[in-house]
Order: sequence, then C-alpha cells, then structure tokens
Amino acid sequence: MAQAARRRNPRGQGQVLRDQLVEATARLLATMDRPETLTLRQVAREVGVAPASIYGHFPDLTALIEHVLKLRYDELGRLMNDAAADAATPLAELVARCASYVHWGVGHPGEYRTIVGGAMPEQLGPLNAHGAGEELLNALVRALAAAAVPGGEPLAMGKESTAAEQWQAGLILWTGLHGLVSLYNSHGNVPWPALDDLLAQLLGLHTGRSKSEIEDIMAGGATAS
Amino acid sequence: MAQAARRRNPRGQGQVLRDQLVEATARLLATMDRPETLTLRQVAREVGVAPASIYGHFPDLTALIEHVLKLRYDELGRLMNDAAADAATPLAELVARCASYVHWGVGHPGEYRTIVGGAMPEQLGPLNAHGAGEELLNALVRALAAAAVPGGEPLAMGKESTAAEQWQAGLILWTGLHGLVSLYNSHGNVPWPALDDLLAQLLGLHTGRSKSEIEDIMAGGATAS
DNA sequence: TGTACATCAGTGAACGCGCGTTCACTGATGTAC
DNA sequence: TGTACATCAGTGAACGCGCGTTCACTGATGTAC
Repeated sequence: MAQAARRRNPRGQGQVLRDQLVEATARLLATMDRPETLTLRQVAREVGVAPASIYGHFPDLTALIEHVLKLRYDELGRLMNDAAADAATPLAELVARCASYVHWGVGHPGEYRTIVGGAMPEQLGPLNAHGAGEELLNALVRALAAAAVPGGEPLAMGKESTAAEQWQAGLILWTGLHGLVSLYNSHGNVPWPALDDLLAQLLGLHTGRSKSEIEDIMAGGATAS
Repeated sequence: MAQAARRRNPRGQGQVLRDQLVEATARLLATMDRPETLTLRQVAREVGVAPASIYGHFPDLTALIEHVLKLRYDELGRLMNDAAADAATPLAELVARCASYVHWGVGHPGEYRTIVGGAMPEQLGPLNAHGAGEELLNALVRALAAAAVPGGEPLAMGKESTAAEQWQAGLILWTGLHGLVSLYNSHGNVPWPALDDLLAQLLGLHTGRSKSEIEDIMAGGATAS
C-alpha cells in the first residue's frame, strides 16, 4: 500500500499532502475490518510519509478522522436527498430515502459503523458530535409523516397525528433501518433473505401499506446504490 | 480497584483465581466505556495478580472474554425464557420476550454491544462464534408466529404463513429490537421518548395490534428488568 | 544579476508508554518412605 | 516422627512491539535589496 519515492511538494502546495491524508484515511476506514483501531502511523504509512508530518495538517488523529467522517456523513445525506428529489409521491420519497440509507449502510459497513454505530471512542461520530445527524433524522420524520396512510389508522386511531407522534414514528422507523443495516453487516452467518425484500416488508409495516405496494415503488423509482 | 495484600491460594484451590478472573472480566466489560479495549493487564490489575498468572487458567485474553460473554448470553436467554414462561397468551409471551430483551440490552450496554453489536474483534461474540444465538432468535420467530393476529392480515394476505415468511417476520422484529437498543444506548443526545412507549408501538406494528393493547399486556404481565 | 535571508514542507531520531508473552524462579503444601 | 521430594499456585523481571508525540534539523523555493 505505501508508495515509495514520494516527492516533497513544491512551495505553495502544502494542501496536497492534506488531501492525501484525507483520502488515505477514508480508504483505510472503508476497508479495515475494525476501523476504530486505525492509528496515526497507519495513515502515515499509507501515504508514505513520516508520522510527524501529519501534525502539520491536523492536530491529531481524532481531528483527521472526524473530518473524514463528516465528509462521509454529508455524502450519505446528499445521497438521500438526491434520491428523494426524484420521487413522484410522498410515499415514493420515503421509500427512496430509506432505500438509499440502507444501501449505503450495507455498502459501506466500516463507515456506517463509525458514523452511526457508536464504534468510535467518546461519541466521535458526526451523528453525535455536532447535531448533523438531526437533519437526516428530521427529514426522515417529515417524509414518514407525509407518507402516512390517508386513512390515518396506524398512528393514532383516526385522529390527526401530533408532532410528538410523528417524531416517535420516525424514530422507530430509524431504529428499524439501523437494526437492519447493523445486523445485516455484522452477522454474516445468519441466512438473510434479500435485503430489498426485508426493506419492503419493514416499510410496509411502518407505513401501513402492503409489502407488494412498496416493492412496486422500489422497482419503479430510483433507489440508487 | 486493585486489591492489596492478596494471599496465594492453598493447594487444591486453583479454581479460586479462575473465578476471580471471570468475575473481574465481567465487571470490567460491564462498566467500561469501550469494553472492546479491555486488556489482559487490566484484568490482572483488577484482580491484583501478575499478568502472567492468567495463563495458568486461560490460554489468552480472547478465551477469557469468550467465556464471560457466553455466561452473559446464557443469562439473557434464561431471562427471556423465564419471562415467557409466566405469560398467559402467545401474544403476552412475545411481549415478555421482547421486553426482557430490550430491558436487558439497555441495562447492560457494554455487554450488549460485545455480544450482539459486533463490537468485538473477529466476530468473537457468542451470537457469531457458536450458533448459540440461533436458539434465542428461533424462540423469537416461534413466539411471533404464535402471536400473529388470527385474521392473518399482516403477513400474507389471509393465507397461512409459511416457515420462510415466519422466519423473515421474526428477523425483521429482531432488527427492530436491536436497532432500538443499539441507538438508545449509543445516542444519548437524541430526545428519546420512554423506552416502553417505543417498544409498545414497535410491537404493535410487528403484530398488527394496537399500541394500547400491547401496553395493557406490558402493564399486566411480568416484563422483568 | 547576484546574494543573503525567510519560509515552507516535511524528515528522522528519540522519548516514554502499555501491551502480550516468555521464562526461570519461589515458597508453601502435600506425600512417600 | 522425621525427611526428602513432588506438586501446586503464582511471581517478577525481561523481551520486543507499535504506539503518540517532541524536537532539532534539512533542503528546496521564493523574496528583498
């Protein structure tokens, strides 16, 4: 992995090493079995630079990781918003958001675990550190409320649902999505059905629709990966 | 934490240190912020013994931790079975199982994360290592199938549900429970509603009952802690 | 056009730390004769 | 009742390792005069 024959950057180009550090850290977090054990010296080796050189660009490894996790989190948020933008109906938007969340989580197990799985020391992930996670969660709550079945049965027995009820329903949906990603990623020995099958059924439960209705939307809409 | 003035055990009592090691490891795993960073020397210090003394009882730290996690896992299984045994109806049994699972998980965040959360290196937890997790999961699947609403709507549109459908429904319920415990434990900054409130609504969704029906059962039955 | 100097980007060696593991050992307790 | 010996339960010092962090440094590149 470590490149040989690295050239010192010319005068104005201190930025170059910084970018390389960020990219190498991202790559390592994405590919390591246990991303939470990443060390400063591993990053230095990956870039092909002396460990001390990192201090010119970041105060310590924690700051570097935090920077990278913020990028990944923003990527996930953008992905979900893009998927939502293509949707024709509120229900399709909800399905698109959830599908992109789950697909991203399963496609990026290391990063998912570091961002939302609480794998990092001292609640370092963006979902905890800054309130960045709120946006993602709020968008999900709104999407679920907008997609709630018109009859209104599942939430509050025919009454209009209050903000607190919508919040709680969104939270529960989030825990469902997270549980699915988390267990799917960490328990490879369990005989899992197809991921989209599980997701369709899960969303059916949470929206009060049939599984097949959700599947039709997933097949038609842009669910990204 | 480390006791001073430890006395060497008399001849036949090598077992004593072994028990102390197990107990100290359990205590540390339960109380540490990041149980996955436990070291062999920490255990030795906690007991008040030389690091090398551990090798007389366990081949290495991994074996010691594995032993302790197995104990904790058995504890959880027993708790769920005991709770189920007190239940009057299949639905009450399901509720009791799920409630004891969630309560145990929230009451033992460190152990929960090491057992099912995938926090340990190389899939060390009992749920992965041996097939011990299967029993717990199978019991949940059976309980859900038995408690399925008589009308039969939520699963398969009035038809009898197949074994595969029951398995999938149980898996999804498990991911819901796990997501709830996992996020509840790791995201203290989120304004969580009462845990039993979330659980009741979640079980309502998964069983096709109303939240209040579940709440009545939770209030009446033995939900343990 | 030369030259002294400042700055930039990063180096390399060293530090002290906690770790897992090894190895020869110690000293009390039991057992054989 | 003595005494030599074996075993048991654990010690203590040492090893080599990778780690985060520090510090004085180097050498190329730009700038002032």
